[in-house]
Amino acid sequence: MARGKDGKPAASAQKAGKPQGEPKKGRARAPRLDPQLRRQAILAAALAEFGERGFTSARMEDVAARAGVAKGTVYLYFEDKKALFEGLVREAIDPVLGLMERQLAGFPGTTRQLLEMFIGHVVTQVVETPRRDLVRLMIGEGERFPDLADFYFDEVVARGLRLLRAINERALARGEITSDIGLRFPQLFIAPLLVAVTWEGLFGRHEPLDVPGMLNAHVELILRGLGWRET
Amino acid sequence: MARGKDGKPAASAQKAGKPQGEPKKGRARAPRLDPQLRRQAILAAALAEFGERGFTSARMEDVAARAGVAKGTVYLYFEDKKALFEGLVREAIDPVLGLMERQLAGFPGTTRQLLEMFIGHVVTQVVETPRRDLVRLMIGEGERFPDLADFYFDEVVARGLRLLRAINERALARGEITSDIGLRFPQLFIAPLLVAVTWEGLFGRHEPLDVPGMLNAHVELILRGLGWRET
DNA sequence: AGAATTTGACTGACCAGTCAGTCAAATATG
DNA sequence: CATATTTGACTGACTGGTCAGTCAAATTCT
Repeated sequence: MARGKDGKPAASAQKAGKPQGEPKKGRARAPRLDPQLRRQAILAAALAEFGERGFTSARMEDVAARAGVAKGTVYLYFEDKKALFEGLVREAIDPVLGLMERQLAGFPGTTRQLLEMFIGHVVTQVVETPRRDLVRLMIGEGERFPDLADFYFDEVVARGLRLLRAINERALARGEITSDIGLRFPQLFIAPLLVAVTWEGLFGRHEPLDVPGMLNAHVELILRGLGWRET
Repeated sequence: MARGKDGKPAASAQKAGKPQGEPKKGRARAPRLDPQLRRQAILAAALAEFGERGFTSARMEDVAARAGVAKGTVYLYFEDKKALFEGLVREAIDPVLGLMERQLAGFPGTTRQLLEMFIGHVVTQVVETPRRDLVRLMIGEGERFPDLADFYFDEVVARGLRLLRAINERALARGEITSDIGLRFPQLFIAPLLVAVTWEGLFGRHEPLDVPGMLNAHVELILRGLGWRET
């Protein structure tokens, strides 16, 4: 049966079948665990494995081993490899954006403070965690999984753009900036994040990058570029 | 033997090996071709295939078919899959950067004109061509091929950073800008290019992106942010 | 003819996903 | 409380399929 999507492990629905070999030599059996916790363990393992090897090259058996279970167990929690990736994105990204959306509503401070706070979030919640790899994964392999890209667009990109446009409108309304570039091309705001999640793994050995420094410089640059003036 | 790296197809140096089945009907259909041209054809096919499926998922047999040869032939020109990818990067990127480096030396116009010219190059020579996929490929799979990442850093990234820093110094010397942010974080200049090479394939269907428009807005934004004033 | 080049069947390794069987915990019964 | 029974999470050998890389035979060129 194998539910996948999100339920707990489906009830076993095996038919009787024929007998088979003798008792296996087997290794330690994983103790039964709260389904929620097991699910979390598998997701964490998957994030690590996918991050290290990429979606295509990651082996389900390694994900299982890392989660401390056998391969078959993973399939009790997720339909297939793709569903596992999807679960990953859903679980890992939502909290970050959700938090920022809630913080924007009714934020009292200046746009500069707002942006600096968000940068801080993104650095500690994404760039400096394994979640960083999710972005890299989407860039590298998303195109071959259109429904995954669609899902990512809805859950992450569209929400992110909405958030950025809202910030821009707020800043314009408060008279803090004068340009509408950020409204037309909110992508320019997050572009350096792609550099941030990418650089260390690829080129850090040759030329380390001060990510928070770069992102602060970026805020400075765009605010001035947009015609910033203190209110 | 299989030379790979760059030579022409190596002289056949197969060892004797053991006997095998009965006489096969095999044929050698592809017209003998100038090794240079054949090499080009294989590289072009590889770029297309790698771009569409990613390095890991691309099949050597498809590369061969696309180049109009049999699988074995590819191995006469490239040691293995990785060498093929490396050849790709070396061949495709160098001309673009080389051109820009030569144009910078002794450029008479303003920095704004210089940047706009470079943006134009990058759009027509990279973003709007299959070369775009090389960037995506490096982001997505480069981490698993450290020697490739090293090669890419030397050939592309370091050169690009050098170029950008030179542009910044020139602008500062000419009194066109006042900030040194571009010197400290030249990555901020190319960040939107990552968005540009990424967006269409992943999200174009949901929200098309006016790439030249965005890049022009970017130039505008950073020039103003850096304290631009006409000289 | 003889050398250079191309071919594609073949090998060996790898891996996603399956499913018959196992066993520890939960529940029912004495 | 102790013992029998049931449940379903967990296991891992196995299947079916894929694909990088090889090489003897076929073809083309000089």
